[in-house]
Amino acid sequence: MSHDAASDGAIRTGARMLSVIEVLNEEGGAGVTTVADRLGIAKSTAHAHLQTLHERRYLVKRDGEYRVGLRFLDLGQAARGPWNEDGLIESKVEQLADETEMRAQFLVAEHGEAVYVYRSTGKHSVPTDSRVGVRIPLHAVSAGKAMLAQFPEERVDEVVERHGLAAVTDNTISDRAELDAELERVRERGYARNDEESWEGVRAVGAPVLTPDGEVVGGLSVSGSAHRFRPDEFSDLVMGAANEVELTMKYE
Amino acid sequence: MSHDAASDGAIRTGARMLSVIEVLNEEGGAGVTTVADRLGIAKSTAHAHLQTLHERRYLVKRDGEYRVGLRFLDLGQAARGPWNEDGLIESKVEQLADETEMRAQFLVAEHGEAVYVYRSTGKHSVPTDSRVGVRIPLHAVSAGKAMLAQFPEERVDEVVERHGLAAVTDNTISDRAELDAELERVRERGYARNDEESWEGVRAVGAPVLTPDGEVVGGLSVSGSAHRFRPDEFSDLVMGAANEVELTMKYE
DNA sequence: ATAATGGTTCGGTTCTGTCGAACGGCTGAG
DNA sequence: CTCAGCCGTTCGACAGAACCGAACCATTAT
Repeated sequence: MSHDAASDGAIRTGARMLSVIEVLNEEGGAGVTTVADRLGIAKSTAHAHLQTLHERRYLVKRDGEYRVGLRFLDLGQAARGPWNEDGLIESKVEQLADETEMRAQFLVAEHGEAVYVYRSTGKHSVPTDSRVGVRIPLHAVSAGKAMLAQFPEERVDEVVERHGLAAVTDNTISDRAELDAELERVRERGYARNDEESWEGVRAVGAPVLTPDGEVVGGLSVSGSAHRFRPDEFSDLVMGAANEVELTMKYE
Repeated sequence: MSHDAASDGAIRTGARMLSVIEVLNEEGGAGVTTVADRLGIAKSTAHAHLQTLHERRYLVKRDGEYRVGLRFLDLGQAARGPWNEDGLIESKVEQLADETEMRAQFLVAEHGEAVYVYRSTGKHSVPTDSRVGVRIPLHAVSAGKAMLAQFPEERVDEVVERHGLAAVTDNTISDRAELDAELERVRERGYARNDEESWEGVRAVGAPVLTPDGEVVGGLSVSGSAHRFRPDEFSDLVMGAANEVELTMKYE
């Protein structure tokens, strides 16, 4: 039972096909019956969708299951292309991770949510959930708050209206007034903090990356274990990195 | 002019939606009219498709153009998940690039083609076309030939039948008998060479990664400028790396 | 050997995707 | 300032496609 939600001039069949892809992604591979059940459609329908996607090379058949194929890898790389001018940001993230020996990441705001676009775990590669491509509420992470703080108020309204202020952990800011106060602090400081607001035991500092005319490009952040993470220690580094990116970036 | 090719029990509308995505990907962003023209469909139809994709958050609207969105990044990462067990292969590719000071990559065979799944350019990051996610004929690259050499003959037949043996450069093997002879050499040597068969001025050596029961997982390769690239110098390193991956890999 | 599970095929019915034309907003030219 | 042209958007009618269900295979488990 996924959201099939009809809308204005929408292509229902196309939307259904997207749902099929989403099911495969969530399940990490599935057969015809599973897809049909999860979407509440006939087996024959699910079969037709899967077959079409397979013929178009978007899926792979393995062990009798359909899985999301590598064609999406190409699309995914293309999607982050705009931020990969000569690998500028990618290398800056790696540099940050090396310098701090913490995890560093670059996030972008899309459809009112934050998306991990680049990530690097210095030498001490610690496993983490924040995989590239994952979406997370803007108000719950440092880079996200850094971006929100630079949005015009109306756009913040939009975001809150559309996604609310869900509490990811006990520390997540989930009140609008509190958020506004926090964003004001962020603007004053020039960087945002994340004090176990997205994961228990994880702290972070983040700074926005802006175009010359103040448009938000994304946000850089550095994160690490709460007990040995000193925000003041890294805030200058993060802001500096963000600044360098801003200066090096080419705008058409 | 994209392929709209009808097939058996195919979902035509869904296939069309995929074409829309492909146009956006190729154009790097486009408007309603452009998409409609390129697919030979009515503007209103293109509009409906784009709107649906946008509502589902698969597209982004910027500068009055639709672009492929970061949701595909998530799907792309999921697609290469199976080969990222604890970042095993990713780190091995990086290690190879560091040791050789050349480019190293890991490719996978999908739908009869080779796909770049991981890539690393040592310190001397040289710009290159072989971006992650890109597809290239199996017979034209070293890792691809290494994989082909391990396929059962029938599967090689399938690949050739489906994609032919297009000549990417003057050196590309484009004759079936020649390919068979080459694959035999590859099996004897244990690794494959690429002597400017995919790009002028680029040589490479590649080795296959196999499961304990001989199934092909993918292929590792190291490549560099033709004039200073000595195949013998790197063949052992590549084969060694492939071997280590095979031994470390977990199979369910 | 048989039942059960999952995949595939097929035709009729309903619904929806498609087109074309017309409208509205924006930009640039005259 | 006006008008022409371009692009995106809306709307209704028709043709055609997607959907379902039932029946048919293939494979595995009992």
